[in-house]
Amino acid sequence: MNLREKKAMQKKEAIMKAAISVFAEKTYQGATLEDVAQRLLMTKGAVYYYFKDKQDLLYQSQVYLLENSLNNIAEIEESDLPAEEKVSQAISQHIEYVIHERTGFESMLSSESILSNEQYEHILRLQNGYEKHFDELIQEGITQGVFIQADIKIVRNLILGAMNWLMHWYSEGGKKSKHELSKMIAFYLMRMVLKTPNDQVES
DNA sequence: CATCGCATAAGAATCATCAA
DNA sequence: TTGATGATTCTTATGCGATG
Repeated sequence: MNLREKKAMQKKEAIMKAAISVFAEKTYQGATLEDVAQRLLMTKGAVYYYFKDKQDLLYQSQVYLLENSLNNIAEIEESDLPAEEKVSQAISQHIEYVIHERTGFESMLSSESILSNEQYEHILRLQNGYEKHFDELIQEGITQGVFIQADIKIVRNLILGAMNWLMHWYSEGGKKSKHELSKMIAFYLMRMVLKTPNDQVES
C-alpha cells in the first residue's frame, strides 16, 4: 500500500468514525450525509468521493468495526500467554472496544433491514469468525486443563451475551473507569469456566 | 371524512469544474 | 492527476386545500 492509498484509508476511516457517531445520534434514516460531512468540516461531495452511497458508508463502517475486533482477538490468540490469560484479555478487550465504539455496535443490531443481503451476510460471516476465535480460546483452556469441561457454544454465548448487554446499562458517568470495569467483568465471567480447587481434586 | 392532486421541501446522488 | 467543491438534478416525503 503506497502513501497515497494509506492517506485515502485514513480519510475513509475518519469518515466512517464520524458516520458511526452521527448514525448513532440521529439514527441512520435521520442522519444526512451533510451531517457526517460537517463533523469533519468537509462537504457531502467529498463523502461521495470515498463511498458509493449512504448504504455503502454504513456497511463499510460496520465491517471496519468488526475487522478491528477480529484483529484484536486474533492477536491475542497468537500470543504465547496462558489460555486463561488469553480468554480474560479477550473479554476485557472486547468490553473496552464495545464501550469505546458503543454507538456503532448498537446500530449494528438494526442494520439487517438496511443493508443488502450480501452485505448483511458478510457482516454475519465476520461475526461468526469472531465467535470462532472465542471458541478456540475456550477450547484451549479446556484442553490445557485450566477450564472445566464446558459446552463451548453455551459458554461462549453466555460470555458474549453478557458483554454485549453491557452497552444497554453502561453509563459514562459511572464510578469505575472502563478499564477497571472491564477487568472486573472479565474476572466474574472467567469464574464460569475456571476450575476451582474442588474441581482439581476430583479429576 | 377520505382521498386526490399539487406544491414544496429535504435529502440523495451526479456532474462540471477547480486548486494543489 | 487527485481530491474536493457546490450547483444541479433526481427522488421521496410532507403538507394542505379542494373535491367528492
